[in-house]
Amino acid sequence: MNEDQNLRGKTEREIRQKLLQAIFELRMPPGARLTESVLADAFDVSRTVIRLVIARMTQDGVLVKRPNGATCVASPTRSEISQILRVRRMVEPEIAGDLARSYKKLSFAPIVEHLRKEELARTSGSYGDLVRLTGEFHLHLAELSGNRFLFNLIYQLQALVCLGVVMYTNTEIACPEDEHRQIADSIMSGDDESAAELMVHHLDHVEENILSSSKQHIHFNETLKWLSGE
Amino acid sequence: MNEDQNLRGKTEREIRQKLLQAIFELRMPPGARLTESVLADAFDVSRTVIRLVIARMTQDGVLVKRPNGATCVASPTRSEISQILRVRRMVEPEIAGDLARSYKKLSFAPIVEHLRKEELARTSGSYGDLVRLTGEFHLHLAELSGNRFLFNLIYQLQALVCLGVVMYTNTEIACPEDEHRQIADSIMSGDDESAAELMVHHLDHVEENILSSSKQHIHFNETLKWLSGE
DNA sequence: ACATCCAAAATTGGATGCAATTAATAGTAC
DNA sequence: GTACTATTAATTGCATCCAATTTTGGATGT
Repeated sequence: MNEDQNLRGKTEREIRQKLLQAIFELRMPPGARLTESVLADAFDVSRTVIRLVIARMTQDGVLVKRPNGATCVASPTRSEISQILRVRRMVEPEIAGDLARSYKKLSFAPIVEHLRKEELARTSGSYGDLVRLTGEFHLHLAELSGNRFLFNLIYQLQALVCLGVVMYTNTEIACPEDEHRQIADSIMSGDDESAAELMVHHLDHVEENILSSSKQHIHFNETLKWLSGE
Repeated sequence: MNEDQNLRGKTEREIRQKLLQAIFELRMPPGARLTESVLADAFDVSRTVIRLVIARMTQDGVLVKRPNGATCVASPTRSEISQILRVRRMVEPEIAGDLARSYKKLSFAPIVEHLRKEELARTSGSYGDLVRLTGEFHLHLAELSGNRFLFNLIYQLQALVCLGVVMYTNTEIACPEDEHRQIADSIMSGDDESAAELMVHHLDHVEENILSSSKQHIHFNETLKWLSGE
């Protein structure tokens, strides 16, 4: 596979985007070690900008820094995913309820457009896109709330949940049916209680899928040494 | 006072800590422009590490990057502080309630120790310390929850609220009386409903203080000059 | 006196080079 | 054949250097 055409991007933001996409598509799976040099080569920039990318994505939690300085793709445990979803259950049902309460003032065009794309990815079976899109649904809602701190929060947490999904769930089971559409319908019809409740159940389902699944994520040789030695 | 002794620190984490403290003490007030060079000089490191510090604190929201690339200390509007406190009201009452429900399994020694320090700073009138400490109280609670994502969330939001406090409130009014102690008492006695309710009221009071105050923040764009002369 | 435009200084963004730390490998002894 | 060690390769972290952009200051003309 030729990564040159696909990966090269100049600005720091583009590089982060592409790298995240590569991670969701499992071209750089959880636990994989990333060296600054190979990233600098892959994106055709100097190590300096790669260091900034790594610093940012480390703070986002998508990458982790080992005690010796090596950076790896994060491989969150099931327990950590639970912690994340616990936070999301604190805020997202309330977001959904609030949106439903002010549904008259909001423009839902981006949402319905998104649901269309999601459905398309689901039927066409492009898994990497589907994982990314199902995460982006929640981002759209956070954005609609008009609270940029909520958006940032959901952005960070959602990325790690996506990682958990690709690690622990078996392909299509990941994103249950059309729960997103039901939530959107409740919001757009102004039914705040239903919207909040559906959101709780949705997040519960995501957690169930991850916790109940027996799928074991495979770590690479290099990272295995780390885990056993430390 | 000689800032050399005070500011110089080698590791990136130390530098961030010192810079944050300097901001809370208004030596680098909201709106002040920070150039990489003067920071590099002040901390006696190269611009490279300063750039990492800036990148991280920018992501935390404590610093902001203007369209032209200049970095300034964030000067959040009252509206933004409201947004932040809205997020905190979504999670912190629930945290307090959860802690109260499992109060038997928790060790509250750090909390009581913290309350002591807070009281000390309040009576001794060291304002910079007080602002920092009142923020750290909430961090202690988040830490007790054992959920590192909650901790990160509160960490980011709390820093910006501290900025809002120093910008918009008149000194001592900032951190109402002994609300922290009341919250801690409820938690340590296992009264979850009271703990959650007190937390809501506490956050409401903080917001009221900021919104009702008529204090106008003055943007310093050339403060660094007389700061060096001090 | 005021506005405009051009030159010079400053500042950010990026690349390269160097030292220190860490991982890998080969070689040797048992 | 295995374990241990020493040498070598590789990677991170930091500092300096170069280019590109922005800001400042002043000169000029109206």
